[in-house]
Amino acid sequence: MNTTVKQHAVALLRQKRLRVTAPRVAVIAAILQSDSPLTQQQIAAQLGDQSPNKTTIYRTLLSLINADVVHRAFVQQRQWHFELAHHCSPIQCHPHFTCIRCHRTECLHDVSYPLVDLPKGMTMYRQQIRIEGICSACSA
Amino acid sequence: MNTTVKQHAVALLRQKRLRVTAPRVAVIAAILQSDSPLTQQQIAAQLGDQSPNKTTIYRTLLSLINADVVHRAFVQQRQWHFELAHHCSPIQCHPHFTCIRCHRTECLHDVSYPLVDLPKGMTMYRQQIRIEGICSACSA
DNA sequence: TCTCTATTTGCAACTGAGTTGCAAATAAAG
DNA sequence: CTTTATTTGCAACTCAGTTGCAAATAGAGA
Repeated sequence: MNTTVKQHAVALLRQKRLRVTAPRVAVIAAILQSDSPLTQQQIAAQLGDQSPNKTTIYRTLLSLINADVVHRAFVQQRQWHFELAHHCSPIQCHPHFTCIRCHRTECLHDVSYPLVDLPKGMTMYRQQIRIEGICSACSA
Repeated sequence: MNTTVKQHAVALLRQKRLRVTAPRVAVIAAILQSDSPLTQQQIAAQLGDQSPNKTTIYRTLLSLINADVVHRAFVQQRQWHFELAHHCSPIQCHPHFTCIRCHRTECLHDVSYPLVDLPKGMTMYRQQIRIEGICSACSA
């Protein structure tokens, strides 16, 4: 595992005043190194035999979500996919594009779009956009 | 159960050339009468002792989704919530607003929203918007 | 209207991601 | 180094969703 990535993970934990433990560093590092949201299983798979117990991954993700380090991005095949929150504004994350052919999901970091104009009385905490379609690789 | 609603359900099935069966009519009627997306459990609950078996509801929803009569709107507490597709344009459904206090979800039928401008090569099939916040009742 | 067949239904059993309780391990404050 | 609140691993559980199969049935054709 990349040392710089680990240091980044440790810094994130310190910043949020969470205890720095090996499982937490590993989970954050796994997510940091992925360019698309990961399931708990995928995190475990990426960490291989170094992986913490699945319950630990589960609870680590809960802590990280609670501290706003990680977001639940979307559900696919009954599994939540997690990603770092560091690219998201307080109320809006980037859209996620899922290809219905190859089932891969991409984060659209570079597209812009407005916030929905909510009816009077409602307060927005977060807006998420999910897109399904055919990715460029699959439409070739 | 309202006769008009049943007739509407039968018409929907005929239009899609699906067999008209009691369970299908009941499931569609339940969804038609609700103003927000329902889970399989909620559909069963609304139909009471008239309710078909849960497997039948499950498979009925699959058929209806396949025929584009129904959409999976969103997941909450590990349960899919289903709604009729008849208010949706081919590629965009209305946004869904979920209150993080009372956990109720409202359909925002009346807000307009542009489609995200996808990177070259990607084709959009559907865009969904999900909003979390505080509803007007809870912010009072 | 009756017959026939592909489709649909109900039941029972299974699946697996997520979730919980608890005792052992440990981060970090003092 | 000591102490304690927090975190971890294990094992067991939950339950929405899913599957296989035999019985029931919608609706096409005679």
